[in-house]
Amino acid sequence: MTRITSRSEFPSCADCNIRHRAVCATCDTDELRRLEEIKYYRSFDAGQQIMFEGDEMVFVGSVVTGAAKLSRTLPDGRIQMLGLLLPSDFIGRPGREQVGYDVEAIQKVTLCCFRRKPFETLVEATPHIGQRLLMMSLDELEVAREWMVLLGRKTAREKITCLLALIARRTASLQLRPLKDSLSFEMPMSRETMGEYLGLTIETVSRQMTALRKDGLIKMEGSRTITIPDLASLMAETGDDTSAARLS
Amino acid sequence: MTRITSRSEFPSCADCNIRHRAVCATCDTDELRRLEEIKYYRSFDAGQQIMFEGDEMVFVGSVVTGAAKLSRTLPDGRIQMLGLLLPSDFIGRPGREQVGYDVEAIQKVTLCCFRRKPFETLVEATPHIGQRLLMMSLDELEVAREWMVLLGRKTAREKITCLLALIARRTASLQLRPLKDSLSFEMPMSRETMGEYLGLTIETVSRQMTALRKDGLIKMEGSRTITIPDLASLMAETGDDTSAARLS
DNA sequence: CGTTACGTTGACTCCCGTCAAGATCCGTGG
DNA sequence: CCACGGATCTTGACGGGAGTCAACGTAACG
Repeated sequence: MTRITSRSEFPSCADCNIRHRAVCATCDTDELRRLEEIKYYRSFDAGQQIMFEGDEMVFVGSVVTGAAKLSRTLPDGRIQMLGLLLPSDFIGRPGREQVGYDVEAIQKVTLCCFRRKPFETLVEATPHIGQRLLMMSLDELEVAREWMVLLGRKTAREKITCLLALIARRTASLQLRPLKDSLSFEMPMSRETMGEYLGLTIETVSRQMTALRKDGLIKMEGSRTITIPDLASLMAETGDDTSAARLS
Repeated sequence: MTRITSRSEFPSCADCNIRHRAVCATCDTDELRRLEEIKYYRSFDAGQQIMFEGDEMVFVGSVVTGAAKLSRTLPDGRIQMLGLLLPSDFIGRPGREQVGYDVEAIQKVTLCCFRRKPFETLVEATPHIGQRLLMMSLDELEVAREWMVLLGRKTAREKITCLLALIARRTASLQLRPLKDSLSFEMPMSRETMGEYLGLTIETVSRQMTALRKDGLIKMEGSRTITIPDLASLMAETGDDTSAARLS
């Protein structure tokens, strides 16, 4: 269940694991103090809805731990995922009354929340936050456009390998491990969620995973634990330019 | 050809047709003066490339008149359009050395340009520009995500009707005409560009246009002049929720 | 006119979606 | 401990929507 947690369970901003990447990254001591005054933490279990499209946007905030997804549902039920939110990512749009899409936890997630109104006031008063928000929005825009290429032009196999490479790289970077040779990771989402992300059906996702396994590009233990023996070979199937330039 | 035009051919910022919508919309007189000092105009003919992916980003700027497109090309030549730039839209990302995608004029276009470095300095010094840029980026992000739904989940027919409805509404709003009954407009792009935008081949675009014509949802004179006898009927084919809420 | 770019149409193919049946995993309770 | 049920995942058979390849129309322009 949702719970509003006392501040003391969590580290102070100075010790926060997302301190150097989140919306507060470029805040000075004073700005951080003012943010700290209005922040509060909330947790959501996997599968719990965090915000509903069309609802009033009561709070905004950062993902501290866990993972969530943004998605939109068409009237006939088709679902398209629009974003994957991992630690340090920001939820909500200051300056907008209503939520633009559904937000749902796909793993147990902890958020560092700010009520929207006080946060908006703070953004206007402290340029550092606005500037950081601008940079993060521009990053999100680049991610969204990269994803548009995938959705509009890539084959099912390319889509799957892109997603696997994305998760693999992100996991490796979180663990500060080298991007080479065999790397293993836990897929943070179900086959269905993968399909929602990639614009595919669950059956196609499953078939492509099987095909990649048979081709030796991935190994699986259970359905979530993936091993990539050779990342370069996998990335050769993404349809992207894999020359060193575009590694994030 | 590209030409760098003397300032005098163009209106001063105070008289500019995009004054109230572009990145300068919320600038005060002093800020506007500083922008005016570093601005210059450039024009590009239809089909001319404005920026190339990977090139150094020499300038940023606003579309004053005409239309341009953002796109990315995969190594094997597949093209996905990522954005349609119309008057008041901003080109370029401050804080980034290189251009992230190709920018090409699809009609004769006039830009109000700023060299990137001085503009970045100005953004840091004048909060109004940064704030405006943030709002515009968030708008772009919403458009991109809306487009992700289209690319990932919609059928060819839905894609086409979405695009037609988009252009129709935008044209009507520019002309300040009511959004009802029969409305006519000029398609600002070729069938090929439509396909690049929608993640379709040119043949599929053409076939769907023919189908819509045979179904009486659109009329055509030549291939670019479109008449929509009843916008509501067309929008019923977009797959979207057409309850009054989501009209922009 | 001829040339060239752009658009339309047809025949055919194939990738991915749909429908359906199993398989696997896992928590619960008898 | 095993049976049961539900959720998740896999696999198969089949069909359709959109891509591919190719030919033909049409418009613009010298």
